Amino acid sequence: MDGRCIRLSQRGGLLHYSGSDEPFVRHYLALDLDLDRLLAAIDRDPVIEAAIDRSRGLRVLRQPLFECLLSFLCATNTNIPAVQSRVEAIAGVWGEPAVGDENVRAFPSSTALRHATEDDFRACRLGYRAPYARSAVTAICSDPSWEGELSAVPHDEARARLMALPGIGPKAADCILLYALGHLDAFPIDVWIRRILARHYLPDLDTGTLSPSRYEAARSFGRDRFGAHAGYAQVYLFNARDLLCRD
DNA sequence: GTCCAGGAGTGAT
DNA sequence: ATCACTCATGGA
Repeated sequence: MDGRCIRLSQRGGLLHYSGSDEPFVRHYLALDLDLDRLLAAIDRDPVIEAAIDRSRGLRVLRQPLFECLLSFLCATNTNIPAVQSRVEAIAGVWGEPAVGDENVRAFPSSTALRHATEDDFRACRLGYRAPYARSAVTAICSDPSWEGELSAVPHDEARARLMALPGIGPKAADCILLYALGHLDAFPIDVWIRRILARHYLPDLDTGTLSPSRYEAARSFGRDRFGAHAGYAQVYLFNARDLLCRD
């Protein structure tokens, strides 16, 4: 993170870290948030309660914007190990060796990717997403104030700007709002959340393709039910997907 | 070989 | 506005 390799471990109630300073670790892990209070606020029914019991202590990281954006651009219609492999491939080619461990490479800035070609991204196994990555990088590089404005603008405006990028649809935009822009009321609908909502809250969601309007309905259900920190509810539900989706 | 994975773009109705 | 189809890739 931040060009540095940071190591974290937890023993008992103590968090140990090296490679960074305490303010940074506190910020990245969002340790300033009163998690108990937040979880009490989203704990509104037995389903979310079971999810909270499963993962109490889980926090939403404050991820760097560009890294988060490219990661979710790599995450469409695929699985998490494949996303990780793509992100690491990108870092391996264009990232600087991390301070603290030269064997690890930091995720590159948009500027560092300025000359990466479509074929370069294909070589990182992005497949059909390669042209999207290429033109998203171009769009961001061509507007130096893009990142700053995105962080300053309100939720809906930021969402619209994200979705204007090729390869970023409603789901990826909602993930970026939640993980990088601090909009904790964002509620991304992926295949697993859809399944969980269908099973426990919205039976209608079960069948058919998830059209834009059905996506919107699912998203606003989540935000209405769980409130200002619905994104945390989403993360806890996702993390309990094995528990909540089995027959 | 088939199916699925933290979806999104395109083109025809 | 709402389908139907397609898009690489890897693991089960």
